[in-house]
Amino acid sequence: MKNIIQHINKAFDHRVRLGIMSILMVNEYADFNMLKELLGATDGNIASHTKALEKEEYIKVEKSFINRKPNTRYIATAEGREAFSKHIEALEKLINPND
Amino acid sequence: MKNIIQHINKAFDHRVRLGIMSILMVNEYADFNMLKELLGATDGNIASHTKALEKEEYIKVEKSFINRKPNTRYIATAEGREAFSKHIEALEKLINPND
DNA sequence: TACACTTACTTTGCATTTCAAAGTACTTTA
DNA sequence: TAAAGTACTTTGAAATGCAAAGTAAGTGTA
Repeated sequence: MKNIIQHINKAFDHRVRLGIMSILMVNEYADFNMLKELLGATDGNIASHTKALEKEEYIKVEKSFINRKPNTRYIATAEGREAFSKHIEALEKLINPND
Repeated sequence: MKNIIQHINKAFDHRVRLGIMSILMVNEYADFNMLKELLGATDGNIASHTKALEKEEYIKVEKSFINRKPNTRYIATAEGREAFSKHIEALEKLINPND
């Protein structure tokens, strides 16, 4: 048994990014303020973590105007969904090694 | 539903620390090289992450000599075990919000 | 009994990441 | 039309992460 954490994804090592991904797994999309409120994070925080996930192509961003206000929607990509599922599997294996 | 990640422990946000704790949950103790090998991390890496967990009093350190060689054992404290269990619970809730 | 080598960590300092405060651009309200 | 609000984005200091280098004690080799 070697390197038991090799399948744990570095991109999901932070609780805000973990939160963003799990929100986007159950919701088709989420906007900036939804993430902000659900995660209790600051604006800059949400911006930088979503940017990091976008860079990995785990989420994509759709900008539009709703009621004449700017609105930014985040959506998990297929790649992101798969990576997150694998991450969860790795976590489960780490926590319950005998399953 | 607000702040869904509030029970996720910042101290366990990193995969090496997650690994250290899960090793110490199933093993009574682990020494430096055991952690290093199981986690595939460098020396300095193990040192700094164990130090961080020690600072939180989630693990304790026992130094001795075995076969005339220095040996450092890491042991999860009661506090550490409880904190980690709560962290896992929070993770599970995050991933499967409907359970 | 010197000398190089190994083992088991620890220290160091650079690089990356995180954070919230401040900034921007636009809209609404008085 | 001025002030306030909304929805982000940018910024730069602070915290964190990393591996290379350092240390200290023991081991082999001649």
